[in-house]
Amino acid sequence: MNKKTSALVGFKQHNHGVCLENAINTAEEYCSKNNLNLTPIRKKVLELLLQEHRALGAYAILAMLREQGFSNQPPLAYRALDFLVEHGFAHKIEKLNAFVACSLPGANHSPAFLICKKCNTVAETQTSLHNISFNETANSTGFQIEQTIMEAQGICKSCTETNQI
Amino acid sequence: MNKKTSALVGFKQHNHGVCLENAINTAEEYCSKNNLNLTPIRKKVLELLLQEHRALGAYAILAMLREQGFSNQPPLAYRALDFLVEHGFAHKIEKLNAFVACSLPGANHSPAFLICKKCNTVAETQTSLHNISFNETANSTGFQIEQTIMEAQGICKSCTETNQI
DNA sequence: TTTCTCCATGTTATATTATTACATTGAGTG
DNA sequence: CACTCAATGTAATAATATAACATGGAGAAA
Repeated sequence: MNKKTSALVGFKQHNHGVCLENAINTAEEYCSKNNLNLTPIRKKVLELLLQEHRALGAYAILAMLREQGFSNQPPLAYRALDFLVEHGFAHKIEKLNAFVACSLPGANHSPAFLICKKCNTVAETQTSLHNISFNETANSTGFQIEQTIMEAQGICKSCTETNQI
Repeated sequence: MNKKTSALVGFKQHNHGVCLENAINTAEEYCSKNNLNLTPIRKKVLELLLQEHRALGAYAILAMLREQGFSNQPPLAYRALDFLVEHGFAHKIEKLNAFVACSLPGANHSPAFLICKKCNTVAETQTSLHNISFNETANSTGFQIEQTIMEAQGICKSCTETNQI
């Protein structure tokens, strides 16, 4: 894991096993501190998202859950995802109607996402600057922002390069 | 229509009839110049979006088309919307799975939207600043942005005020 | 004119995403 | 013990979107 250029995650090499373990541990600690119930289903869904490291649709998750012996009804997946999104462990990518694990859990953040059209990888970035000016524009007109969605679609470096070969 | 503070449209008072007529005229001119076919269905859908001045789902539009004597099959609405979005006459609001007329047609722009949770009005703004920094972040990692989605949900001025009364 | 081509539309069917509603379970509490 | 409440189980259905193929009609090519 490269800590120095930490704004961007997802198109970088990293030790995936460690990454997953860290994230799960962080989530468990956060939940026990905040009196949240990281039940087996919720934990499993978070693990699945962390393992895939790309956006997964609710029904893709549901299928994986079924393979793990869980029931096959949509609410199973949606409820777990709702929990994860509500508490910041995952995000919904609106453009894809799909979900990704949060790369920067715990922080009270307004993430932005880079979605590669080719490999479908989703990278999460922070939005400090953009949001400030967006918020200013909004606030100057009396609009009170509660949630901001920022998603960019395009081609990631790796896909651009492999395409040129 | 207030031209001075032109960055934001949608939570302002304006002469709606004129606004609609202008937008339709602009679209017609643009289409004839660019050899595009603004067919009756496409024009009607654009008119519906302009009239409502808020985000409409494809099936809401479909219902309105039916009332106007058109057929009732989903592709009817989706095709017209695809055309309008592709050529910049309308935008899809991903968060709502719904569509709005473009407030600034013709411009080759990256819009941002303010979505009021209460009255469901959608205001379109320009994104100059935000996008620059977002693009820089992306480009510095080799990601090539093709399309950017920016949507903020919250409460508009008018709804905040009426709520306080 | 006739045929060809292409775009737009008509139509049927189905895929994908998401929610509602109600039943059941099980841990912790009074 | 029985009450409560959150979580899960389950069935049904709503809402959004697309695939696939047929039809029609305008303009170009023959």
